[in-house]
Amino acid sequence: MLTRLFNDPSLLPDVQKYSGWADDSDDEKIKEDDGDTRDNMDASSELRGGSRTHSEHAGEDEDDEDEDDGAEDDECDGDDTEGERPKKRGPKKRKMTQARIERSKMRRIKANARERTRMHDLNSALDNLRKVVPCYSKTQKLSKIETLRLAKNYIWALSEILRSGKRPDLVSYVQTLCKGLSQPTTNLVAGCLQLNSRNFLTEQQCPEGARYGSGSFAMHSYPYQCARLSSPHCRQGSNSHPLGSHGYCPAYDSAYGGGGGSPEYNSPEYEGPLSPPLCVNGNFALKHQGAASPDHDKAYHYSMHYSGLPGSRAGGGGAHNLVFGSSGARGAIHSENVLPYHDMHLHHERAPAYDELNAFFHN
DNA sequence: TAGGCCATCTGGTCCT
DNA sequence: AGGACCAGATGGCCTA
Repeated sequence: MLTRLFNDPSLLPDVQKYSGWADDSDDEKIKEDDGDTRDNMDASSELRGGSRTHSEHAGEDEDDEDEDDGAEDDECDGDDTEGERPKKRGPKKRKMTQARIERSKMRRIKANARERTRMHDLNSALDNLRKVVPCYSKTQKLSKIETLRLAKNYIWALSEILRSGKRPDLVSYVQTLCKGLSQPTTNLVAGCLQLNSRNFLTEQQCPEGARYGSGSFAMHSYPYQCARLSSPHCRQGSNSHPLGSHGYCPAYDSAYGGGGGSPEYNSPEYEGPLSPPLCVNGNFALKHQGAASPDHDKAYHYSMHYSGLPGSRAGGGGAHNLVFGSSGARGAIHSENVLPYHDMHLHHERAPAYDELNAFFHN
């Protein structure tokens, strides 16, 4: 554990601090280093008087002093006068020698470093999660809680697809994804998924929207952008999308041959592989699709996937898509969405992928 | 300026 | 005993 600590470059200042402590450097040096290494934090918080006082006189007493200053161990406020006053209950409190204070500080600092590392690990895992849920953006990161909520909804949505073996319509899909999300996140997700959030909200408020669907997922045809579709390869090409900046969907372009890049929608790049390619059929498979692969379009139509190798896909590369097949529900979408839908729809008609998927499901 | 989000510190508890 | 995990506290940053 400590080894990991020392191997972590982000903790280098702490490591240096530790080395200083290892040779019994004085408190002044410690405090100096402390202040330098703490980003935006109260430099003295680690050695704060209040909390230190508390710990020094409470929990740390038991494990702190195990050796030679036994005489001091017996010293507790008033404890030394056995006959005169009733003995205090509870653990005996030990006098804090300088050595014990030093060790206590050392232990606390090490614990802090571990905790920092732990939280960094947690955050990086969360970052990875951000990249595999829909609407990944480096610049506009989802908050932690929103990431978890969206991930939960996403898993649920995919499970529903697996369970039903049916294509969901985009509206239902977005509604599912956005369940419990904040308004800004809902807008973001809806925008990422090519659905004007206003329309989406209208759908949400109007149960009639459900008439386009059957159950939680109806049969519609919308491609939607999933995580990391904002990668540069998705911005290649020249087609300008009729949707606004929020509505621009690299998935659409890359999947349907356009690859147009709305300059307003220059989402940050996705860098590098993160997790195994995920297919809608639930299998994790490494996909290295050649640019001219005949299965290319098919894969876009019914698989949620991305290549771990940037640029390994024609017109796209690292993005991962899930594109549903076609059917009605146009009425639920406002005019600004009609065109892209139309294009997608037509495109989808050329791709029998979903039938194959259904065949797979019904085997 | 309030509120949301975040990083960090801290002490307690549990586990190995 | 030491580490992992957790939750509360605190303060900074950002945005509406």
